[in-house]
Amino acid sequence: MPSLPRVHIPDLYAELWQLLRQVPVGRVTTYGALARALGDVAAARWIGEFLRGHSHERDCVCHRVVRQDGSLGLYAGQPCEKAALLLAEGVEVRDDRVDLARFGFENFRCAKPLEPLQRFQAKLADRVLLCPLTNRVRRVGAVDVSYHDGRAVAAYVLWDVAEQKLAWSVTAARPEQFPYIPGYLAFRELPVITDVLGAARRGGRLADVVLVDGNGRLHHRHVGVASHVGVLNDVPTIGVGKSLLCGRTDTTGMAAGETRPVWLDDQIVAEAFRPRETGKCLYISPGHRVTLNDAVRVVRAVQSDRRVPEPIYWADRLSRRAARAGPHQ
DNA sequence: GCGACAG
DNA sequence: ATCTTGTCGC
Repeated sequence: MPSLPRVHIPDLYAELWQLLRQVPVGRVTTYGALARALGDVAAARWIGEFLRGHSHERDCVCHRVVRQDGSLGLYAGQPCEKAALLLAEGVEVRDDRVDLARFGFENFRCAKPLEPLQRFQAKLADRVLLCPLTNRVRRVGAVDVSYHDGRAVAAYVLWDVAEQKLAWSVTAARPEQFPYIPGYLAFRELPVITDVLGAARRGGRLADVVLVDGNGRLHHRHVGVASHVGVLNDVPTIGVGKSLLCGRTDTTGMAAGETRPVWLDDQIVAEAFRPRETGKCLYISPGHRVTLNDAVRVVRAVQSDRRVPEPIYWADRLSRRAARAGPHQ
């Protein structure tokens, strides 16, 4: 058995600042061009939101980033400032637009740090096991992560299926060190989730199967955060998403408790599940060492009158409470 | 207007 | 996920 693939999680914030410094005076680039330079256009929305929310450092050149259609886009400050700064650098702004054919810059020198992460996920996909659960499911675990003041706080809970009650829980915190980018959630949440699972294992509290707030096989490369957690910790996991990341399904006219297949790349990778008569579906997919049928069976076994499965509800509640309580008590 | 992206 | 005022319901 070859060793598990390992990965270095890059500092995308530092990489982004390095890219911004490469945009010359009198030129502009786009959110998408920066994202492609990082290795995936899926990062474009994060870049836009991050630049809107950041505080300008000395010699900040974030005003040199505009939208693909030439409109100026978001700015941390008065929107008119962005146009004024560009005009001062010789970039013509007419009707709040820049001509990208004349002023666009895209010739970045960058190591594309998201590409090694994609290759890591491709290797991980080969390690995912879709097999029936071996143990009878007596204890179902769940993990969730909340964020507050630059900290990521994970909670793990152990749910007793027969008693229908919380049996144990633990939390852990780390600095938030990777942004949310669709398809890359695992790199944001995996380190702190591994912390709580390690604590559970050491305490003999590892569940028969662990629910993860996010997807498993329901992912562009068939390895969502639940698959990462499962393979890298060698534990059965199930992905439970609250909205659809990718794939196609028809959820019209679903009754409470009904499921419908989710198709991706000509395969059924998940089931849409309607917990209640009204409201949104959940999307259940195998993470690791479970079948799709088992995954649905387990979620049904821990479903209550809430929208999300009971263990996930408590993991969410605990992680949020711990995050807002701060690093102290 | 469409597509639209877990947390 | 978090940001936040108001609103609805137990």
